[in-house]
Amino acid sequence: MDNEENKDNFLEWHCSKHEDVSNCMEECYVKQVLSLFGKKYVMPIIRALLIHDKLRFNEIEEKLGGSPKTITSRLRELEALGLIRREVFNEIPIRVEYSLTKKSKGLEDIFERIAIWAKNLKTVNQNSG
Amino acid sequence: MDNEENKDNFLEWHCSKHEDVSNCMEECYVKQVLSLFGKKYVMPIIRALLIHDKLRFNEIEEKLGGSPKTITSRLRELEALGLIRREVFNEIPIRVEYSLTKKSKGLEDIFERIAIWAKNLKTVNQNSG
DNA sequence: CAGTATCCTGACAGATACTG
DNA sequence: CAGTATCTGTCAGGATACTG
Repeated sequence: MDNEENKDNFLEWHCSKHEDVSNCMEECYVKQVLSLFGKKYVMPIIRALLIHDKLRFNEIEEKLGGSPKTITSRLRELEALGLIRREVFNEIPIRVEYSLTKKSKGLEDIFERIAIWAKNLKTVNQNSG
Repeated sequence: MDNEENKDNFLEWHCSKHEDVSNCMEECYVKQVLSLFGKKYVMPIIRALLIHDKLRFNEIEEKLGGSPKTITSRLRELEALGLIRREVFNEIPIRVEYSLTKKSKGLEDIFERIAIWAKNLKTVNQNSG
């Protein structure tokens, strides 16, 4: 009934306009964002940059332990979304520094909420399991 | 300095206790949750169940268009986290109904925030790109 | 130093056939 | 109907060597 309509309203977060989910999966921002954040190294990169403000490629690679290809890939994806900034210094040897942009600020709040929710989830599961 | 310490406090969402991120990646709830939500069909399943309250395996499969193996896998993962309930009715032919549990309620808020954030992100990128 | 190029492996998802 | 079993293809990611 209009119960269904109400639900569609708060379903802003996932392609509220179409019931056709296959279509939905291609373009949903939320899914794209979650997909990226679920990828290996993305959250650790963000976290490391929150802690250290600026990090060089080398430092990130060492902290996270991944192969350069994967780290580069993640950094490019985050840069493409405008979440991190890449600064190149023409020195010898070359220096590149990564840092978070203003856009990433909203993430702290989101991640914190997820953390709280996830912790409750774990706790409840342990108690009732 | 203690600037660093302050940061560690609000970094609750990602293994605030260890600087060793490689270790972190194994056990971080937040990453696990994001990882799951980024997987194919997970968000569409949650969305479909938010809209329809109860759905049978068949219905989910048809709406999402995936192979039974993948859908089953996702449903099991969500069930293991306690996010969805699986009810079996011993009829012939057998009937199984899936629905969201109370635990998944917190997700609406989280997803909505992500949606808002993601939309702003897109908008800003379009304007400045 | 900050990556790129290359090769390789394993996990994931699709398609299909089959079962209680 | 609600899955499981199997086989296959794709692709993310690891390891390594190399370059501006």
